[in-house]
Amino acid sequence: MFEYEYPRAALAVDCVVFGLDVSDLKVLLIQRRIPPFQHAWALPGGFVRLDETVEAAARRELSEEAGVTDVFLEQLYTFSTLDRDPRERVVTVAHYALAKLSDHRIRAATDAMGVGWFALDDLPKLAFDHQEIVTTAHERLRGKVRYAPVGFELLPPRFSLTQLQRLYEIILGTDLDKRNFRKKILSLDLLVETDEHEQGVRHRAARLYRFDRRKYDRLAKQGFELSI
Amino acid sequence: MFEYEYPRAALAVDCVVFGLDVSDLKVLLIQRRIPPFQHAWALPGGFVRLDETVEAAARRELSEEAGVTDVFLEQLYTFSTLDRDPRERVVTVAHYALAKLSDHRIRAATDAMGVGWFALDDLPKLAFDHQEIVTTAHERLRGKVRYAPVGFELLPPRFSLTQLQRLYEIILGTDLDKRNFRKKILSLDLLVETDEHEQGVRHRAARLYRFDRRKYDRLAKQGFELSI
DNA sequence: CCAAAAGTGTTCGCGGTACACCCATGC
DNA sequence: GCATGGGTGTACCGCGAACACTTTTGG
Repeated sequence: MFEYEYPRAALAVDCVVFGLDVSDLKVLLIQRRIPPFQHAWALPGGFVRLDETVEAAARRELSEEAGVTDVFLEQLYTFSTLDRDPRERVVTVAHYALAKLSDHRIRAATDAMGVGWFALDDLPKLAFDHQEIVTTAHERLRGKVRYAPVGFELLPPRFSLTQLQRLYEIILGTDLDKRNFRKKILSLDLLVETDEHEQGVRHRAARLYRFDRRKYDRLAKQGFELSI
Repeated sequence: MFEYEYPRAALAVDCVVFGLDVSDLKVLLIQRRIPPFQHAWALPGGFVRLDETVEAAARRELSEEAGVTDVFLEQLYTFSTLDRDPRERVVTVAHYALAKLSDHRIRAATDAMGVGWFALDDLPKLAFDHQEIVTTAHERLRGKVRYAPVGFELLPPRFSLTQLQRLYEIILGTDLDKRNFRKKILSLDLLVETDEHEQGVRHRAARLYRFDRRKYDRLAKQGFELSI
């Protein structure tokens, strides 16, 4: 047992993991095996240990509960309403993560019982205040994608311009003009043309590009600001 | 004493309160009366109680330690490195606040021993990781001021266009063209001309404006996005 | 009358937007 | 040869950027 002079809230983390599917955004959920909210779907998460930062706790829980590792992950917001956990006072530092659904390691790991990808706008009823956390994460993603190169975290390392455009359309919820999109994206000069093309499509195969992260980092250090 | 099955970190809040002075941004600091870092300057803050949210704790500490109430306040980031407090594991949910230095209540309250306003880029050595928190808050403020109407929280309710321009110049760290600035700001149609003018200046007195928050809220609800 | 800051318009160039057709490929 | 999506150019307009002088006021 551990004793303290004043009462303490328990400190937890939760993760909203986004994945990009053909035509919509998906969120990774875990089915709870124990009360409260037994059998309900919930965000992966758990309690923070004394020897780890909250980010480390978030990564550990993602790995333990869903087998998800090596993803882009950022702190989102700390939720602290008094009754968000029926057992006792729990404050949670929510994070959001972006996973490449094209990555077979991710696919395989999340192929387990009690782990699933759900369409963002058709989620089951979630445990705790997790629906609110998901909504907050979605707003953050929408805001962030326009001025930071986070979208690439959802795509395979090599992607077509149409895939990239669809990503923006899905996240922003608007249609974009193909010619204008390509002109703008290419004028940033941050995509590198590869000599690969799409495979296994039954129409003309699109050229694949990759994001030049080094170049972006260099420009960002010089005060360059992305805007899409 | 309070007992738990697993060890728990202490949960605290800290506040970076910004104020706008004639030619620079100021930060509100408190001189610590007890160890650790006794006599050092630090951000106002303290431990979260079990019956309050972190935002409520931040407002309570601001009020108790500095007499500051009724300010714009938002959550900033949760800092959780293992050794940020030499006593034991403390996780802090940092907030930032914007105070009107023109408000005499604020001036009077912060006129106490051990409370002071310091120029943001000439701070004393701060306790804990508070310098890092201040830096993070400044970055957030710089980002936020360009797409949200938070600057008005630093100005008196009625202000001249020159004051507003100086605010943006100070926060963004750039010079702005007077004619372009006025054209752009007025074209947003969110400022209301009052029939008051500056008082006690020994040159032509500038007209005062006020920010039309209702109109902004209405537009924002319809998807309007501010950008400066 | 002098110092200090308020207030005011125009030109130019770039970037955003609107818009439609031909081409390559697999079946 | 046909269905499917890949890939491409131009014209227009609005907004941001650059730029300097006159007016008002208090002392």
